[in-house]
Amino acid sequence: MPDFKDNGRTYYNPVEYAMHQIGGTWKMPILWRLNKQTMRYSELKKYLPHISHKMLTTQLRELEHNGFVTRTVFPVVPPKVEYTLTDKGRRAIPVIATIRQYGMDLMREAGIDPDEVFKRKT
Amino acid sequence: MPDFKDNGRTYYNPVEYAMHQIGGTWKMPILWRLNKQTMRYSELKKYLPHISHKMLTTQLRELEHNGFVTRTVFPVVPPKVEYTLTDKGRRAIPVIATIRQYGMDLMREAGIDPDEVFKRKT
DNA sequence: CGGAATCCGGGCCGATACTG
DNA sequence: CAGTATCGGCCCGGATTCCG
Repeated sequence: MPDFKDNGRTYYNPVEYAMHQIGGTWKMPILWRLNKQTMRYSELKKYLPHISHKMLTTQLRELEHNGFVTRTVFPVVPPKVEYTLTDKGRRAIPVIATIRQYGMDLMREAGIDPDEVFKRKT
Repeated sequence: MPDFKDNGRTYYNPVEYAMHQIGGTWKMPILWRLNKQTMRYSELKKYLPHISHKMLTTQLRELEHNGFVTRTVFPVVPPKVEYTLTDKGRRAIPVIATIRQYGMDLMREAGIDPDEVFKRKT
């Protein structure tokens, strides 16, 4: 496939284009979690304990910029901000589900039982 | 999901685990191309013009190490090395096809026609 | 032809501190 | 509570060189 441009950046195939929008370590876990329910910043942070404050903010900005989530600010003190999946964000969910399922298949091949890991509390 | 380890590395969810093996800029394009046919190093390089010599080598090493491709060396001069998808590699193809399809959907949403891009020669 | 080693620049990303 | 700014380490990845 020849290359094409979007937003000033050059891409060489559709996989690269998709991965640039929902790839990286954090975007899919964030979208996956927001699909379960709308959440405010601190809730999201609680469910993703290993992401840093800066990274969560940055990733949410990019997801918002690319139209995957909406950001709702409530004018109260202390601040309250909620993040919700858009239609575009919801369309990414089946793809993430596929990758997730594949990841669990790979775990089994490697001798790791996903069900067992899910059951653990720590 | 709690965390789990594989090969000394810690992962926090199946998506991260899958992406560590077939993610990055180049692994999926390489697997996708090898699924069409077994190819030697220089052929692969020709089809992925933008990857550097070093990157193609390292990515192939990692794919081999993780069991996605086999490396066959022919004892001739000049050297000839062929890369072939393993069964595990072939199992990744449907996942890549899904992401690829999704990438093309995103392109259309962004006003880019994939068919048009495919048709172009330069 | 295919690969390894080296050098090195840029950007990703974490830690910390400060703001409203 | 949520976000911004700054600093700095580390590693990804390109360019180059050398090898069988």
